Amino acid sequence: MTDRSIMPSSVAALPEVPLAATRKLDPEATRAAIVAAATELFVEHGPNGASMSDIAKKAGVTKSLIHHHFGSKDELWAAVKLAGIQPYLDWQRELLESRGPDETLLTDSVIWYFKFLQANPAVVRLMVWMAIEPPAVGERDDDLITLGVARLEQGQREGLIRADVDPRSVIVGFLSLCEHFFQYRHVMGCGRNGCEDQPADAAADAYLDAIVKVMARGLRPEEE
Amino acid sequence: MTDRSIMPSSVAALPEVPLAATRKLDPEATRAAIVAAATELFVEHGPNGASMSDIAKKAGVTKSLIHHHFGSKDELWAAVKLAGIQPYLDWQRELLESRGPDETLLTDSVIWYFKFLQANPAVVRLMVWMAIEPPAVGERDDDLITLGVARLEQGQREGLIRADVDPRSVIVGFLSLCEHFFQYRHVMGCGRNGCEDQPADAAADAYLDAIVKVMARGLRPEEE
DNA sequence: GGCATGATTGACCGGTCGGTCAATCTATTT
DNA sequence: AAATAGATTGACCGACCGGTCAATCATGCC
Repeated sequence: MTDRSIMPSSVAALPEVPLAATRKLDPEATRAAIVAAATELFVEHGPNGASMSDIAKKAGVTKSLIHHHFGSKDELWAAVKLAGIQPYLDWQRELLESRGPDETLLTDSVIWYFKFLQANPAVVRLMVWMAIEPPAVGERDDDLITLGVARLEQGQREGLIRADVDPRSVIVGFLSLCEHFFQYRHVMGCGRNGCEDQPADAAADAYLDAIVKVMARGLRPEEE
Repeated sequence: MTDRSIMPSSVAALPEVPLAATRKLDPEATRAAIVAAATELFVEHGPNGASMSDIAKKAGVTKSLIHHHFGSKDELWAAVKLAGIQPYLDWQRELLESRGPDETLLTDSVIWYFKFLQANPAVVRLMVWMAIEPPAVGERDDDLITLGVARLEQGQREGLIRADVDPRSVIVGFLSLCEHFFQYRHVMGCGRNGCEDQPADAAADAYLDAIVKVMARGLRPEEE
């Protein structure tokens, strides 16, 4: 830190390492490092609990530099939200592009979404912070919702899905079942059997199995 | 403020209103007022976002008085959690006491819990803060969970509920469906139909109807 | 009427918050 | 080589944070 100002410039110029390629100031990398550090601390403590000083320290830069690149804490928080949700958008796009509308789409979506949240706990916490922190102005205009509703209605028209339930409610319920599990998995006890006997993922497997089974049979049209 | 120290005691003694009954210092009422103000601000901004000064101002007392009664901010937050969850515990106790184990218990529980959360939005936000704010240490050893699991197992033994699903997962899913809806109702868009056409409760009604229908049929034993 | 006890107040404290600013360093352009 | 623009730094600021303290007030007890 103080080395550069104290040491004469000759010393600072000494290292003649090949400063090509990666050896530069590279503001892009700096921005990325800041966003990475901010993401970690925002996800952990929320936008109110994380401090600019801690973020700067974790990113290895000065607080002023963060303001130089992002302006204010709110704008940094906005950038973190944008970058943090990216994995979710990527996953959603991949799902919607790779799958045609067939009858196993709903079940597969549940399984995929569940496993995606399981693999991305940071996304889960980010969604919670985004939902509760401000008055939560912005809506979540989710392609997954609108498109899921459309395909569910199509299934109802074809007689594959029972017609006496609101499609949008089914989609919201499906998302709730997946998201809520990981948001509250540490606070929901493990029941009478204690917590130690099952290897932490067994409960998740059993849960996924149960909701898939119940949803599949619960959405089947009445057979008579 | 300074009136009391400047004015002679005779002036202060002037009001001879009947100071019996409610005309006293009443530290109990003060504590209650502090808890009420703190609950409101904690629910709104979370334990990190709410400040002691704001709480004191809203309660109409001094910051020092809060420390006199509760010690620290953490202890006040603990008191708020305790008092804020009370409606939930009351509701739970009422449900468990008033109902015997019959076949409509599960469906009725869903409906009751859903409507309880709908009527107590503060409880919903409190649960979110409690789950995310600290490292979220404490578990939620919920009588509702353990007892629900027990009765679900009983239903499975009697052949009323399909036996190939984990009872605990069903209970957790039922709670998730209710809680998540109100935690994210403002962030989940209203879909292609826009938000204005339905009177804000219609979506909740449709949702409750859908999850009850799907759960009821999805938990029925296989008929052949 | 004194007297102890607790409720209540306002002034104050060290620390941290988000944010600003002038200066220095780096890198590109001319 | 000079100049220009941007990246980066450390020192600094006022505001607010949670918390403390001595003093005053109200109240019940002897």
